[in-house]
Amino acid sequence: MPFSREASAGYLANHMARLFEKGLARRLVPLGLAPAQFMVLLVLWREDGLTQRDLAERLDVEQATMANTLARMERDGLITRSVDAEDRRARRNHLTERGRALEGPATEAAAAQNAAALAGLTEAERAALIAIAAKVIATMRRG
Amino acid sequence: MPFSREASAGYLANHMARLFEKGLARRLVPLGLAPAQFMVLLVLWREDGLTQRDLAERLDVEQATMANTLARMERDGLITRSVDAEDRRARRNHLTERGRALEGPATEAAAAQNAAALAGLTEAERAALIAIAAKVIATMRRG
DNA sequence: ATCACTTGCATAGCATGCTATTCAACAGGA
DNA sequence: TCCTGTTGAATAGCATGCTATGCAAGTGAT
Repeated sequence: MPFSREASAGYLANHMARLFEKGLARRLVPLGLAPAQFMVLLVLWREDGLTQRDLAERLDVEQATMANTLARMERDGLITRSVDAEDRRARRNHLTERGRALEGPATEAAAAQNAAALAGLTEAERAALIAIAAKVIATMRRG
Repeated sequence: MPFSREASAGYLANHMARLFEKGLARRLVPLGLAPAQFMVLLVLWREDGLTQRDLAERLDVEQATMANTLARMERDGLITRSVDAEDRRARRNHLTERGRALEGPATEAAAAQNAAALAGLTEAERAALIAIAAKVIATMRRG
């Protein structure tokens, strides 16, 4: 049996993710924001002042990846970083005014992208997609 | 209503795709192969001698992305590239012996990764995931 | 106190992906 | 033929992501 891209969950996940990211990137450009930066903001809007390690854990990316993303966010004026008083190895990441102000428009952009992507699905299909994807993610994180 | 990563199809797609790619990369390392190279091989095993433009279209990536991937594949001895006799702008991409020989083991690696990822799902859930993902992809490609 | 281990970050090097630009080769019409 | 517009590739520059290292700052046991 030939291996078929079209029926491979891994290939479809990759393709779907690329299209999502491209669409989100386009919607975030006017805000001066990139997709990975938006993910970090999603966390900081709820819990400001987290460390790099905290952020990497919550978004399940490697520490080195987060280090680079945070450096770009600092460069772009979205966050400031200050050495922790208790543990001088750690740096606390805080939202700037600009970073805080983007919550409304950036969230709308992301919601619009999700809506556009899921436009052809029924409510049941949307729920199924989310539930099944969450299961697959859980399986792979354990394995 | 707060925007929730956990219930965002875009976020889940990204997370799922990263985990798939990481797992596949690990399984392909012993073969000296990277995930994007495997995708190109999947196409060439069926249709050898395609141009860069052909490959980019079939995998839905930009021409520049494909140019870089093909350069790495040539460097790694997976393909050779020759100028097309009819159209001297175009270059035909041909599998090497090594590229051809990897079909079996690489396909097995990818199948194993898919199986591991979907291990927690029922047959119906697997079918649903693939069908719904394909629909979402179709929607985004049009939009 | 000292030494070994752990932990938080930074950096190097690489693969993928994108947009934008450039160049050479082709194709079609004036 | 010549000029224009299109098309196939290459390249530059950047964002994300990964692994592997290295360093400084904690921690704990002796």
